Amino acid sequence: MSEKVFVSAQEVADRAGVSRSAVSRTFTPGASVSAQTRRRVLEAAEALGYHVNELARGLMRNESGIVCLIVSDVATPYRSALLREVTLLLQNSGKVAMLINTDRSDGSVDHALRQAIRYRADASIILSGMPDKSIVQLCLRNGQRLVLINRDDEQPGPLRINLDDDEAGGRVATAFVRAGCRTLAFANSEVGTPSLMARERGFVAAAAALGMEVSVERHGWTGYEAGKVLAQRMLTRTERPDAVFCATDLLACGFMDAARHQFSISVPGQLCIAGFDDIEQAAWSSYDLTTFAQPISAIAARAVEWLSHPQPENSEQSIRLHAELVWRGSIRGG
Amino acid sequence: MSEKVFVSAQEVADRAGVSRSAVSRTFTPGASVSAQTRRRVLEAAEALGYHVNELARGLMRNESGIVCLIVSDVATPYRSALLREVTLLLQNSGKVAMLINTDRSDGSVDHALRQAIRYRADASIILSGMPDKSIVQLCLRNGQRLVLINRDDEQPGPLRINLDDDEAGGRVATAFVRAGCRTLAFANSEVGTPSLMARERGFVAAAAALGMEVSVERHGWTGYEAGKVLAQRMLTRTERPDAVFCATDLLACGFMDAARHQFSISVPGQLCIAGFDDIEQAAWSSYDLTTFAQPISAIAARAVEWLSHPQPENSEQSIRLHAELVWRGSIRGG
DNA sequence: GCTCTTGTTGCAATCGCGTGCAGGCGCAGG
DNA sequence: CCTGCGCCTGCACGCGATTGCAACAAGAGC
Repeated sequence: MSEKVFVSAQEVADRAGVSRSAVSRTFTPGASVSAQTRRRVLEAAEALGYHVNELARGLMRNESGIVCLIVSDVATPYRSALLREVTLLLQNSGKVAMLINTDRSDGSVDHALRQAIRYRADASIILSGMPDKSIVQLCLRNGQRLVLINRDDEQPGPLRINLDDDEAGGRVATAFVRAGCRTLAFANSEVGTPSLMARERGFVAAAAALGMEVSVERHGWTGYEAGKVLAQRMLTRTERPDAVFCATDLLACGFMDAARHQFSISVPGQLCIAGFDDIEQAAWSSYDLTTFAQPISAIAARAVEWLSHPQPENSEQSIRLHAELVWRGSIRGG
Repeated sequence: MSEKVFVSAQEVADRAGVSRSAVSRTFTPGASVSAQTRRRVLEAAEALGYHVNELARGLMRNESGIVCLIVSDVATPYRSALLREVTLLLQNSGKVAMLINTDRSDGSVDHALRQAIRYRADASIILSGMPDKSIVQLCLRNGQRLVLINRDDEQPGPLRINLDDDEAGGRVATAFVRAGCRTLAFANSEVGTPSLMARERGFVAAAAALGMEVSVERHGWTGYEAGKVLAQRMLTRTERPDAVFCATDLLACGFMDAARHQFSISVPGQLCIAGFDDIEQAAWSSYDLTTFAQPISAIAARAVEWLSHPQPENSEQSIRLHAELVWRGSIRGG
């Protein structure tokens, strides 16, 4: 192991025949350096392969440039799409993303936030789980910004970005009715995230307003397999639903596959299905799923924007975005 | 803005009535501290909300604990699954993942590696693109470990993890022949990654050994849409293939959907299809795709293991893993 | 009682960098 | 020629931690 350590600003300074401060200023935007000095420093830096040490810089500036992304279910289509968008925007605004996966063990969101603090992250974006109040306080007290996405929470301080999940239910209910459906159902998972529950409540309420009842079933996680199980439960009942709103596109895909391939039910002929998220697979022609689009780029943009600009002290800390209904073939009569 | 900065070790030391060194040793595993001192330090730290500053620690130790993940197409099923696995393993071994997305602009792998150097990452894992030789040299010279996954490259230094892509072609060719297929085809993308090309070459060679020719078509990126386009091209030919090996599961899904829904061709009745990657969707009953499984956990495990243990100087720098054939319903007669 | 060993602890140097402050230089104005 | 001004530049300190070294205390062995 050669163990040749990294080149330091001092070595660059020596080679360029200037002081170390000159080197520092050359790499600090807005500092005062003459053109000639800058040129000589840059030459020396290039020759030596010098790169600013962001660790040391962060130490001085008290600002690391790191933003923590706290995520579970990274391999899920919706989450990974959001992740892609957020990382790209962060990079564009000169930040760098630190990814913390909270898949194993719950309460690990707190652990993740501690990690963020140890690395003096400028901010954390939470795409999963709910942090403990005390940790949130700790983050805020240390000047760390916090963004909660789709985690409805009341405590002030963090920016909260949510969708109009409840309204979506209303729109899909009228669509079902217009398609002539009479027996409505809602397929949910057991995880009980606020946004999932809001979709359920909104749908049930809207159906009630139209004078219909909704049979609700909850099972498992928000994935494809749970959708299949839910279909097996709901499609073997005496009063079989002819319209199902699934809390998630993945659930909807599983539900639809079970309906078609296990029960030979035609979709949308005998059964209308709607989902939520508008994942890539929803557009695949095997599913052609009518669903609500997560405004992924808007979510990412608002989050990153809020992190970048020092927001006014008393700005609104809660953003509610709109989930557009994407009409496809899984509901009769677009 | 309160701007109450982070608590430092000095403040903890003052409160606990010990020296700063004692605090440092308390948080350094394996250092020599008496039980009493440790207890008092921990109490003070808890009360003040102290967290080690990894930036400063990294500065001293010359070891940041950061591992850079350089990825493109994060939102793709295979990539995101690999990402999940790698982040989990890294966290288990006390490292933290820094995610760099190279989706926009090519040559940005070099940019990403520079970023990794600036943050003094202990290592980088490259899941996309090929870094420039000079950058690789720069990384290695600074003691930064490098892992290239599915990027066949000759230069020594980095650990290279690859699959037996070429062999896979042989196994699927015999499967096609056994299913009675006579007109073989290979659907590839234009991106020309080494592993994609190896799959193509292996298949063509194996078919030749069996006395058959393969019509090859390449188009677009490795996604679903490209698969559809390829199907439109290949299924409108006078001599229509009755077996297609798609370089990627996503391509296969698009190909299958186009075959069934646009050309009303039955799969596997009139057309056998095989893919590669074994993404989650391959198992969905609409596709039920026979494919080769990427040994994701093995890949991640080998990569992280190699990073953690200081490997012997002259260890083998290249690992070749096996892609298991997963039999499903898209080829006749399993 | 003396010495040696073992285990803790504090001092101070160090890591690589940012930045306030003061001094040097060149130039215009009087 | 002197003064004042503005632009660069270097010095020196500080950021928050780790760690070698030496001092020190306690206990064991003679």
